[in-house]
Amino acid sequence: MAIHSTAKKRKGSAPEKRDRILKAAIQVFAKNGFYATRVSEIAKAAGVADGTIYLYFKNKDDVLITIFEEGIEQLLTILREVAESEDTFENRISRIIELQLGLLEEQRDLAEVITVNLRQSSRLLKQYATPLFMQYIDVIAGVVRDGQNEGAFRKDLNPRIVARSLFGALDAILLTWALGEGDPPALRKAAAHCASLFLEGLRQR
Amino acid sequence: MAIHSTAKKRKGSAPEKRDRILKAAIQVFAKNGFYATRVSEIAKAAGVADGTIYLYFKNKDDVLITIFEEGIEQLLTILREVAESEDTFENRISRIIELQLGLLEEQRDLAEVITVNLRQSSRLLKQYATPLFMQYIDVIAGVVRDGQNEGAFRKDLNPRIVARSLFGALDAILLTWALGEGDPPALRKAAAHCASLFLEGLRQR
Amino acid sequence: MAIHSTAKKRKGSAPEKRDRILKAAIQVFAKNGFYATRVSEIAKAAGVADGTIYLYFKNKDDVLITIFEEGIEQLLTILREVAESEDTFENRISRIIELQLGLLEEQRDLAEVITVNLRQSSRLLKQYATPLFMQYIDVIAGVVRDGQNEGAFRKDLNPRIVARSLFGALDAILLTWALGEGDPPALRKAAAHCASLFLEGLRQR
Amino acid sequence: MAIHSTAKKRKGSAPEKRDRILKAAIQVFAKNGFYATRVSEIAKAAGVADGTIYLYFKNKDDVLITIFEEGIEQLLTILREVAESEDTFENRISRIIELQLGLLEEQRDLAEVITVNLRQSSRLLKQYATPLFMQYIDVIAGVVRDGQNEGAFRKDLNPRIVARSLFGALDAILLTWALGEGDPPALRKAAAHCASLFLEGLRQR
DNA sequence: CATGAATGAGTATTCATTCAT
DNA sequence: TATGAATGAATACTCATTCAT
Repeated sequence: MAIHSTAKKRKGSAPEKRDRILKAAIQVFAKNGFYATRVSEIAKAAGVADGTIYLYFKNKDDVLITIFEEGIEQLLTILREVAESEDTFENRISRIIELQLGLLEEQRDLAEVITVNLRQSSRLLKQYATPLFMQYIDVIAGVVRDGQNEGAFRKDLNPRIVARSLFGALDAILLTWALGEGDPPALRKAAAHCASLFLEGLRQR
Repeated sequence: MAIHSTAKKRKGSAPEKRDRILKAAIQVFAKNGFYATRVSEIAKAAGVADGTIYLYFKNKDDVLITIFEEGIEQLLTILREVAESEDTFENRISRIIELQLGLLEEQRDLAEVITVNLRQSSRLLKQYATPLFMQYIDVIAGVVRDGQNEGAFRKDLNPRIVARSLFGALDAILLTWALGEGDPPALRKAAAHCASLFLEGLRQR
Repeated sequence: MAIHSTAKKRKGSAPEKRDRILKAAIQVFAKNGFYATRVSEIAKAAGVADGTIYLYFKNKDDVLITIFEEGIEQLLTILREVAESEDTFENRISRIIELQLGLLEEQRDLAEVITVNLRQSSRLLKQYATPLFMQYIDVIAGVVRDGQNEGAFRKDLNPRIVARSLFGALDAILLTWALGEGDPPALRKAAAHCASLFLEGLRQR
Repeated sequence: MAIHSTAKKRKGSAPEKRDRILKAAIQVFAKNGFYATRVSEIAKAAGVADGTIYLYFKNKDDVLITIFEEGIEQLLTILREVAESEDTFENRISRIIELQLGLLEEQRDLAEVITVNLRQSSRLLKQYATPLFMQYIDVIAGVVRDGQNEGAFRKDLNPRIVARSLFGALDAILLTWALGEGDPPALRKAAAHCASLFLEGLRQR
């Protein structure tokens, strides 16, 4: 029925294959870790031949780097929207927390890959991950700083230290959650407690 | 007293060699990560032959596991002393923060190995390390719980979520510090801000 | 005659494409050697798709074999003309030398492919190429033999050994020339010295 | 009975293993060519594990390079002795011919590897082989030059062109011999004819 | 206890070849 | 005919582990 169905199929197949590989890689990396994952496992999970992966990625490292970049990019985009919204600063922080945990709740494997592999020691990976990580911290720090300037938050705390602390706290919560049974309600509750803890800690009195 | 000092030396040499291997392993694991570290590198750094490592450890995994066990044990011992001291709860938390950052400042490599490698290691290793990690969290959570029971901290926060958050925050601060220039005063300032943030967030009003 | 020039073009395009592939292959084989040459490189140099090569040749080996066959055939044709000319035997030898070096000077890459790849190729290929090589030697040997029979050359030398020696000498001269700066006058001078050496060595006294 | 037999065995085993690998490599390279030879084949032929090869050589290329270097070194040493002997110049040339062919007659595979692979296109190999090849040519050219200066050889031929021609002639003879059935008497006869051809060609009249 | 030479299982990556379009 | 995306077999090399000394 569709007139250009074949053309569509053709044009769509390449990116579609790239995506299948990335999705498969996220799953397998999350399950076995980067080093323990064989390229052939990714290929099998993606339903492509081993060699096909090398049509879309330079090598195994490149697959991981791409997951980082596109995953954090995705997080950053939403994060920026929240950070620049018209909401109160308290609500923005709460939404950042929920967002980060919530988004990842839907993408548990991506969370695992990003948090687990963020600290891989391969210098190459650190090179790629660190700047993106810093951008992430900076957006949160921006909300804190704005809140301080607007009188919502106490002014005696360094915004970037607060941001790092918040990020670390969420990271640890996610990690524990990922390592454990990981039921969504537990995560939601943890998010609420964490938000309350930080907001009380930040409040201007 | 012992006339034959050589005999004494001999008796002492075995554990001493084991220690040298562990110390060397901590260094190279911290620098290059577990997977990128060659057993021969550990041997070289320890000044022993490759094979010697297998006289003291079952295999490469076992070296990492031992570092975890003994490293966290060491941290736990000091942590418990603080946790069970007679100080105010606020001070105990502050001291825990300073302690953790302070101790790790002296043992940066151990910190790096424990936090970095816990995440990048294989499933098997992770399962092994997680309980030890949980013990650590539990000690901190104990202080929070006691503080709640004694009326020093607000009661509406789950102590383990607080503990995880605190641990994660400190971890992130350390990581950034380690990735950056890492001067001790900056770390000390970060510790103070972090302590203030959490204590205000925890305070019973 | 043909009204539809496009049809003509079409008919002519296939051989033309085959030639482009062969020419491209000669270039890249000469530059990088048979094994280090990728089929895709040949395709790119020829301006065709990878798969197109397989419409004209059975496989990569077949491309090399074809180059041998047609290249040596080409050399043989000219060589036979000289060998069977009415000139004196000395002049025929001289012309063979000039011809070989001269022809190759214009077709350096073909020379490189024939001499270099004959040696580095697999047993199978070698077996295939050797008889063609032998035909070449035989034509030269024929001139020597005829010269001996006619009393121009000494009779105590095996014509095929002389032919092989001459071929080898020219080959070595070309190789050195190709490895060095490779200016034509130097090659011409070398040809003259080589001719004089062999003709004096062959002369009937 | 030998007092130091074990020590001897220990010390002797490493070079002995290296030699076994080189000998095996010469055989397999000669039979299948460099590119078609698998490292595992060399290992199997040498009676060692695959990995052992990498204890003595950097990689597969390095094995070939070593064969070149040590093989030509061996030839050069003997060649220089002949070149600097007190014999007549004619005899020195004859002995050079016999020597080169004769030595290789005993080391057919080495001959095959050196002549077959001398022209491998790998730039790396060319780098290594060319200078050694030039040294070889230079020693022969030296004999020719001395012969010219002493009045034994005609002075109108460039010694290096003569040397290259002689080397090429011998190379071609060896190649044909190696490709064919290769019986020693045939080679000996070829050597005699070749010597006669070149000496007549060189003679001062 | 200590050594380090030897082992050989294990894997990322390449590239000739195919075939759906 | 022509294409070039996809395939997957094939292989050099690494490195944890062993064991004869």
